Amino acid sequence: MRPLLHPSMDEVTVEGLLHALSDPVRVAIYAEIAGNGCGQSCTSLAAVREQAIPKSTLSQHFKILRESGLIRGERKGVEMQNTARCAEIDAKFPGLLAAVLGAYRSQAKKR
Amino acid sequence: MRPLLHPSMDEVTVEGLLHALSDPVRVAIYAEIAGNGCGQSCTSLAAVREQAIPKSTLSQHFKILRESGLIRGERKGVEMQNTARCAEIDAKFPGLLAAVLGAYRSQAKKR
DNA sequence: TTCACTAGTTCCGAAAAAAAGAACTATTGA
DNA sequence: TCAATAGTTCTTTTTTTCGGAACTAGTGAA
Repeated sequence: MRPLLHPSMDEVTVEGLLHALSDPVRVAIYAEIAGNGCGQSCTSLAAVREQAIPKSTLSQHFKILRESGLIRGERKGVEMQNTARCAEIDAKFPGLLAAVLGAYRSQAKKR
Repeated sequence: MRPLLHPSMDEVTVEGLLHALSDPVRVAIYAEIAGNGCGQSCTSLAAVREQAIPKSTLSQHFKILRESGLIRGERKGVEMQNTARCAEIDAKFPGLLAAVLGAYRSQAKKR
């Protein structure tokens, strides 16, 4: 099992971030990880597993989130701890994540 | 030739917008159409044609931008006039487009 | 009119990306 | 050492995207 890949901030692109967040499952995951006000909470795959998405697919989604730079994943015993890299990204693209999360949450509320 | 499709604002989703903007060619096109401060300038396919992208591909890109709700396309004689639907989208998702365009432009500057 | 020209769309096959089942790996705790 | 759990990787299938070729629509001559 090869170690997880995390880009440095200068490898992070707007396109990559938007692509990672352009999938309904992935924004939902990211919104949960980022928590309120971009604080750093953590989640495992199980946390999203209500929706009956195969775990291989979920694993790929997490990979895309990691490799876009949005989250950092660390093995914590048998499970995974994911934290949002909000501060770093906000330093590079101020306001971007807040705007996306705000829009996503306002939309999610209306359903 | 079937008429161009434009979603109403309640068909517009965050995911759709992000997907449309997650492609390098499409953000570039959109940034140009949106112009400074989201004013409404116009563009034809030709305006982006420097990059040797086949016109069938460009046509698809414009279609995705239209159908996500980002732009409105109207035939103006022999060519196309595209305008950004900034105001409408900003009413629905305040600050989203400004943040994305801001991030994109700051990134584009550094190359 | 008819013809040529320009701008863009549509069709269709090829290439690339995403989804998901099955097998595998790593860690923990009997 | 063995079973259980969480997640990854492999491989096949399905979906999207790309791009060439043919088509359409509008314009401006002859």
